[in-house]
Amino acid sequence: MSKRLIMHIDLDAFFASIEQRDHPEYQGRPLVVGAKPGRRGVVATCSYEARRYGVRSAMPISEAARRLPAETVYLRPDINRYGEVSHQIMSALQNLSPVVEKVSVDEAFLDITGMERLIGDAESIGHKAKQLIHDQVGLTASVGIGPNRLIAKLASDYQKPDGLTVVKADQVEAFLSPLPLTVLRGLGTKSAPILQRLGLRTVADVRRLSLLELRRQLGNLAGTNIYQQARGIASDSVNDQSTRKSISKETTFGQDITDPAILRESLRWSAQEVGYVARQEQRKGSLVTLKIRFRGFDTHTRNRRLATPTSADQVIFKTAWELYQNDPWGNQPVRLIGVGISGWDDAIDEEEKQPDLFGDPQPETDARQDRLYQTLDEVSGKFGRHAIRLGSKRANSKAGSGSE
DNA sequence: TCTGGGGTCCTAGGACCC
DNA sequence: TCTGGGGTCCTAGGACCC
Repeated sequence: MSKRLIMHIDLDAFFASIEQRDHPEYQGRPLVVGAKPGRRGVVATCSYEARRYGVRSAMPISEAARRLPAETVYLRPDINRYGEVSHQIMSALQNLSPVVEKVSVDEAFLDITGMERLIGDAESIGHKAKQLIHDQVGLTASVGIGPNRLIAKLASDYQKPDGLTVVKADQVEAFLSPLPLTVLRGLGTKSAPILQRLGLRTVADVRRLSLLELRRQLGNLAGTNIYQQARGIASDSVNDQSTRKSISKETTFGQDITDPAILRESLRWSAQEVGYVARQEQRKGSLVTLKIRFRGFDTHTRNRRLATPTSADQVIFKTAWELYQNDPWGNQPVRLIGVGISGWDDAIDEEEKQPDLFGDPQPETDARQDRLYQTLDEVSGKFGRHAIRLGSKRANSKAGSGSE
């Protein structure tokens, strides 16, 4: 069996750090990226200055605002900008190892097996990664190195920010034992309490349970998984090419909505976004899923399989709207509505992938708008870029993907 | 404290078939 | 007047992660 060496890289307070880097006046101040105070929403990421007040990712913005002082900076996420920085980082990491798995905008696994001969010991490789990132984008990252993904990930969490932790194979048990059991992947708000009610607190405690007992408590699959994780057993493969399986767009309203016309327009808008991304990625899906959330977080999904896979805004929208109308939801106030597609047909036929730019949908995203300008320029060279006035820019109301 | 958005994966029940 | 036993596919819900 080959011994692998896995590195996990986690950018420190990624969104907040980018904002502080780009706005020196924000440095040293509590800063929250996420919803605006007084509105619905949560903290996506906050600076370390804000964390000192107990504020965390996913905390409702109302509570964060209650805890934070007046000088706190609140910003809406600028996903496109963060995405660019992320891309720069991932590219830089490619110089270190060809096997880079991007887990999210601010996290990656690298397979660094065999690199010790080239660079030096694990610590040296970790420093090198941090240096690369700092040189490239001027941000700090926390790095963990271990014999598999679980250990690497927990190691990167061990010292933050700007940390570097190496856990060797013979140190795994000692490293894991004192950690709270909630560090294990898959023990969240429902299953962690099941084990805690049994008096378990640490990973070492979990290790005292038999496989049979863990399976009884958590189910066969989850039980087996936790049993293994508690012993440091986890995947050590790094997958540099993973394709996404669905594309979706959803909107939480500032206030619950009862007017069907608004729901319809929102769904149309979501469908346009989904269709646009699908076409950009040259994908067609045959499963359209409507998602709806009522007051009280009562959430439902409905889906329908199409005879022909699609990436057309109109088809996605019509299907979603029919799914909405098919169910007698009544006049319940709607908190969220959205749509997604999945079920790719894999084979993409080249002729069919033209964007449906000239349907009734208005351009909504900057990217879409740019694309539309670009296309119009191509189509007709005599129109200047500003000669044609297009739909209004989308309101600045899009929340971002959250992570730190 | 009243809970974003974009994802992945698992489970349970029913339909359907042999 | 009892109603097996798989296997597979589909749908909806939900846990979890970043």
